[in-house]
Amino acid sequence: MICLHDTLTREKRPFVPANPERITMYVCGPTVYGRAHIGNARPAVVFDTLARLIRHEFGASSLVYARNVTDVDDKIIAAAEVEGVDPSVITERYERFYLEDMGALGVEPPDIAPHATQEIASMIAMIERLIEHGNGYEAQGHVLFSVPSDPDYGVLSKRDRDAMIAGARVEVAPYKRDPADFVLWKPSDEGVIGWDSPWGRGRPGWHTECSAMIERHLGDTIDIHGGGLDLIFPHHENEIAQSRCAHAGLPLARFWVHNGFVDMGAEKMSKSLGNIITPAELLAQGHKGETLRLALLSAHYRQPLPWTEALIEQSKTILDRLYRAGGDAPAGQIDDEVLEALSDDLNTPAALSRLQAIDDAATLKASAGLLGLLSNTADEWFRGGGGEAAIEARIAERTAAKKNRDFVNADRIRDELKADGIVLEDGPGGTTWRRE
RNA sequence: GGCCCGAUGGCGGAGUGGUUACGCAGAGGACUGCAAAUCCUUGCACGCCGGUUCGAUUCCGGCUCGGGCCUCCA
Repeated sequence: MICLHDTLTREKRPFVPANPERITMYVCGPTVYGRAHIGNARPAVVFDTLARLIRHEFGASSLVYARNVTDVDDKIIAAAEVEGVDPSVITERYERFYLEDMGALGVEPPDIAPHATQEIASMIAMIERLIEHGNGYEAQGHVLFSVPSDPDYGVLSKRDRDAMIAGARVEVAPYKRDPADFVLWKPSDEGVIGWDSPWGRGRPGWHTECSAMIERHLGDTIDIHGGGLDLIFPHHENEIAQSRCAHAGLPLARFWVHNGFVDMGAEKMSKSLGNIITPAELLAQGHKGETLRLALLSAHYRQPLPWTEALIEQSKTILDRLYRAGGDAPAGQIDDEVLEALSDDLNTPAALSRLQAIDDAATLKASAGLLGLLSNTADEWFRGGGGEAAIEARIAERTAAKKNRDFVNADRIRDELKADGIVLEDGPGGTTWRRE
């Protein structure tokens, strides 16, 4: 029995899918205008882990997991202008990078990856329906969602319309009937990416795409909608409003799951604060993707995660130990306590703790696999990378020196290898080596 | 200003109305030619003030501090 915390009700409750043979999960994916940072990677890893758990619990083919790619957006347009290229050059490049980076973290591709630019027709259809129902209106080439037309607006973020207006820090656009109204469709100037629509040439607003893609690929009401904490308002609030109004009051999602931030110091990591660090950089420094994955899972997904060098080192140490204990074992049964921890609102810290106490190698291998860990053999983890023959030759040299009790030379060879990042370990069966 | 969330040992981080996980780092020991790895042992905490209770780190209220959202944001 999996239990999940639902942001809508702010409580943890049993996850009972509407249809256990077709469980639907949608997670807000990247806007592809720049390289993903570690904070962006957290939801990818968290929901990848949740997907693994659901598949284990309900069957490999039980889950339909969709993660969108936002490939039309003002930031993309701006980036394309800076480089003097078509927006598709930007979006294709950064989507490729995104998949590479997430792949390195052991994130499996979702079942469906809808692209906003490929879904314009369904967005237009949904906007038309909203206008018909009196939830949307056209004004100066824009189409806006009428927040006052939806009495339930604000349920997810727990704020009422007046509070939002009182706290508004942006000047209200003159074409809005109500200050809280948000854009469903906006006009595109000459030379800017756009599509023909009943309201002229334009492009969809930020929130429209998710609602339309969910409807088309997954249905009116999905089981799980995920994303980062910062998407609760306005993005998910607006999605809820659009979808509910377009679907005669049916709820958009049965569970809303939000992950906390990765912090740098006391603040969240974000591009606008300029305090980002990317998986690509860390990988280039020689850290392994699996180390970063374990680091991202070391705190509960709803808690903030302080990102430090020490966290990476600790994660590496833990993985080294896990690999020694079970890296080469065949996958056996999954440990009950690991499963129990993960089933309790994805308590990965507790699962990780339990992992380190498992005696049986095969059980360890399988249980770690549920978290997307221990995906290599111990040999791949500790060694590999070329130059093995030369290293073996040096070790043979040292073994000969040791046999003659020439410890000065034996230690010199060991120190020289150590300087190259090769650590030797003398055991009863001879000397083994690993890369630091 | 409004609305949310959090505060656990040197660090990371679960959890619980009463014996306070676990990991990393540290200390001691075993093993080793010396190391490394491994194993054993070990010190260290529940922001402050009230309340409820036989008993609170855990529940309630207040306070302080920190963070988030209200604008693009995972």
